[in-house]
Parts: sequence; structure tokens; C-alpha cells
Amino acid sequence: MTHLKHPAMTQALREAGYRLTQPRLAVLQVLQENDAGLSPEEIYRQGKTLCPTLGLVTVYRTLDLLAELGLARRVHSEQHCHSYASAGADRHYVICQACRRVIEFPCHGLDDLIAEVRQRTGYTIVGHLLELSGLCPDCQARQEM
Amino acid sequence: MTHLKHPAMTQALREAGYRLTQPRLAVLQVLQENDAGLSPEEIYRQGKTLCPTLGLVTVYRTLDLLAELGLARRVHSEQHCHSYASAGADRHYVICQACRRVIEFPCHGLDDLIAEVRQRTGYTIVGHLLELSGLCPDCQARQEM
DNA sequence: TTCCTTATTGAAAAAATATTTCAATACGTT
DNA sequence: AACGTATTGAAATATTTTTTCAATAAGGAA
Ligand SMILES: [Mn+2]
Ligand SMILES: [Mn+2]
Ligand SMILES: [Zn+2]
Ligand SMILES: [Zn+2]
Repeated sequence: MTHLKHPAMTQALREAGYRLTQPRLAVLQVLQENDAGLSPEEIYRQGKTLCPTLGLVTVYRTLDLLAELGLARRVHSEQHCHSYASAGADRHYVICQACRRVIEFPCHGLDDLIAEVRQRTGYTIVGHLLELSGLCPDCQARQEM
Repeated sequence: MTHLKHPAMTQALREAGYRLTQPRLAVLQVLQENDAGLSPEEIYRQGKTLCPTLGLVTVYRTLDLLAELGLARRVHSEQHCHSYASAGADRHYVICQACRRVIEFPCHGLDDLIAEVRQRTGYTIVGHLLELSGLCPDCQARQEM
């Protein structure tokens, strides 16, 4: 529990005027230790090992809070819809269909496409989510056996 | 009820060996009449006007079925996660943050980006989901008043 | 440090969503 | 029209999420 890998995140919480509580730190840490999307239930399970008194309600509340602050984001996919992962501002990631491991990537070359869509549809575009899905190297290897 | 706008879809159902029942036709029609993502509950509500005996359970079952056949797809967004829309094979759409209207667009110029990600991460990429979000023309106008 | 104020918590209850079961029904075939 | 069976809706069950509220603990003041 004691110290998190990314103190930047805890500071962001503090600076936004929120208290740095044990339950919140636990949730934050769980998110940091997993790059796959985790369901609230799973975050709760892992979080309890860090903060035994942690309640599931608080997990939900904390995820809402972190998402609002941009410290966590929802991971969407056809299978698991409501899972969360630690996050910066980006919303571009590859997700492994087998083990659900998530890797973010910088998103270049989308600007042209966005401009085209804006023109074609008349929508103003203020954000986007690009999810690629496939198989991570490990799962590719495992599949070849 | 009687005839759907896109008989192609009903044929796809038949050809896959499924019966063309009133409840299924109702769900299909509701999806076709809305370009926004609809929740199962909302599909149920609208569907009942077409097939009064329709049950919510059947809506769930039918959505599963249609999604499997590629005739419907889940629409993901930060706000409403589990909604469905009529669909072809594509998974590229703009969604209006205000009225939730969805427009699909053809996706060009993603190939380079995907190749880059494949190289950088080692993932094999088999599919993708690109969701742009913003404001539709109507909602832009409404906002300027 | 101790004391205070109040944001935050967890348990419990309630609400909202989703799934399973099963007898009745309607679809498609003969 | 008659049949066999996939499909249905109601009810029960399970799962997920939200609300409420008294107890607690975080952070600032003394
Ligand atoms: Mn989703
Ligand atoms: Mn594409
Ligand atoms: Zn994998
Ligand atoms: Zn709109």
C-alpha cells in the first residue's frame, strides 16, 4: 500500500481537492499494476489485499471519480464492456482477445480521416476512441503449440 | 410490422436457419428505424408497438443472435455502454454526444497506423473499433441559440 | 500532538440489468 | 390441416449498480 508507483496520480487527486484515502489509493494501485481492463468486481477483489476494509461501493465511486479526473478510463470491447484501466489522456489501445492485455499506442494519421468525416457528416469531432483487437505476442505463441 | 425496409437482413436470418418470427422482426425493424444506439429496454418499448406480445427476454436473446450474425452491433461510449444499432460489417461511427445519433462512415487511412502498431507492439490485429464523438449538425445549431 | 469539521466510507437495502427455466405457442414443413 | 420443434413470455433467479445513512478517518487548526 504505502507508496504507489506513480505519485503523479495521487497528486492529481489531492490537487483536485480530494482526500487521499486508503481505499482510493488501493484502487489506484490496482489499476496501475494491471494493463488489462479490470471489472469493478475484480478491482475490488485485488484491492482488498491492499486495503482489507475496502467496499465494493467505494470501488464504483472511486472509478467514477478517477474517470472524471482522467486518471482512469473505461475499456470497451465486445466481450467485456464495463472494465477500467489506468489512463492518461489518450484513448488508443490494442487489446488482446485472449488474455485481454491492453497496450496503448500514440495515434498518428487519424487527422485526415477525422477531417473527412467532419466534412462528410457535418459533425464536429471533439474526441475519439480507437480500439484495435487481436492477439498479443504471448498468446500468439501459446496458440501455435 | 408487415414489411421491413431491408429484406436483406431478414433473409440473412432465414438463411442461417432461424425462424422469421414476429418478435424478431419487431426488434429488427426497431433497429432499422433508429440510427442511434438503443438500449435493450428502449428496443423493448418500441418493439412492443410492433409486436404487442414481445417480451424483454426475447429482446435480449434476439440482440445476441443478431450480433452473432453481424446484423446488429453494440455501440460503445462513455455514457451508454450497452446499446445496440443495426449494422453491417463496419465498426466506424460518429456519435453525437447530445442526442446520441450515430452515423457510420467508411474507414480509410487506418492501414498505416495499424501496421505501425503491429510492428511496435507485436500484436496481430484482426479487428478494430473507431468511435468518433462530437456534435451532430442539429445539436450544434441548437447549442448556438 | 490533539481536537475539530466534514468528506468519505462500508453495510444494508433498493433499484436496475441480465440470465435461466419451463410450459405454452407459433413457425415452417409435410 | 396436422405435426415436430424452435421459439416465446412469465416467473424466478442471478448479477450488477445505486442510494441511504450512521460510523469513520483524513486533513487543517489549535
Ligand atoms: Mn462498452
Ligand atoms: Mn476500417
Ligand atoms: Zn494475450
Ligand atoms: Zn445531436
